Amino acid sequence: MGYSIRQVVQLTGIPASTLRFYEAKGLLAPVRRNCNGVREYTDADLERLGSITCLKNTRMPIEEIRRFMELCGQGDGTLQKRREMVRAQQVALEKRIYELQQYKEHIDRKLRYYDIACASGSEAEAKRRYCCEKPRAKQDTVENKSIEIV
Amino acid sequence: MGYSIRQVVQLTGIPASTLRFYEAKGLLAPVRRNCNGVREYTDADLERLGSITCLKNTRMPIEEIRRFMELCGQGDGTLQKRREMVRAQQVALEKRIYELQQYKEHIDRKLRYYDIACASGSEAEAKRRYCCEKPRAKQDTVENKSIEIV
DNA sequence: ATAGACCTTAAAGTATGGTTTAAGTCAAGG
DNA sequence: CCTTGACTTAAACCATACTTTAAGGTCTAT
Repeated sequence: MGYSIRQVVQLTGIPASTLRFYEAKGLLAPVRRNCNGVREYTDADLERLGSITCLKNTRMPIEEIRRFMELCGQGDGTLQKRREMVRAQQVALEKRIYELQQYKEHIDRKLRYYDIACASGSEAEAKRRYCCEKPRAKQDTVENKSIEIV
Repeated sequence: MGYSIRQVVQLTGIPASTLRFYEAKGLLAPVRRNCNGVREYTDADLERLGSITCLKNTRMPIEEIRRFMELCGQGDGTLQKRREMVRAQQVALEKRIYELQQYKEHIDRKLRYYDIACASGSEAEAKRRYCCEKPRAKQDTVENKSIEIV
């Protein structure tokens, strides 16, 4: 009998308005309807929603997700193209994870700085102590004029 | 003498329109001007732009970045609050990196599936082979009716 | 048979994060 | 002197990804 939109909301956490929006935009192929025009989602629809969530959360724009799903509906002739899209997404995601790990180091350093500042009650004190730890950039002068964490 | 907006664009890769936008929104404190009203950025401004970029790219909304930068301008009385904000951002970032790693596994699986499909020239064939590799969800039936990768 | 819950649609509205435009100021070079 | 190029502002505009609204259909219980 399929899943009602209510059930899909509960199973996926995606709001009903968004489910309709995805279908209208072609991310999800037209969902089967009962005799009253009410949607009945299948297991395959749920799987596709899982893929949409994955691609969306890894920053694929919805227009590109739409193109991918369109290719999925066109049979084996589009396998190569689909493989390329997935590969590109994998590369982009690896790059993004690496980037975030770099930003994490920045945040970690900021937190250590604030730990020192809070412990000593003074940012000026933290800056004095912090210059022993911070990795130095080329333009840092002898006078430490650019030591500034914010 | 400070850096012209042109130089800051070159140094940071941030467009001039965005630099002005950040300043207008209070992410960056009012930049010093020369006698003609032209902006002259300091090294401290560049450091703050680095922090803004970091926070922005780790998904802090600009309104929250603004509040953080505001606290930064209010002296040692706000150290505790600032530490908390940085700590919250660290936690959110760790969670995000973990999430992306999960999504990466999804994408990696998808790619292996398409590798098999492309090699055999048929998605049906890939589905047959793939069910040996895919981690099974609870609702998967004996008939594999929900094996669907997209 | 009437209320209330739950579904439908198309269209308008919203939030975020900028970018573009129009109109003007200023300094330097020909 | 006048053009060129780089800067300034405020305000309008844009893209993305939804969300909300308004108007209406259908099922169920009282």
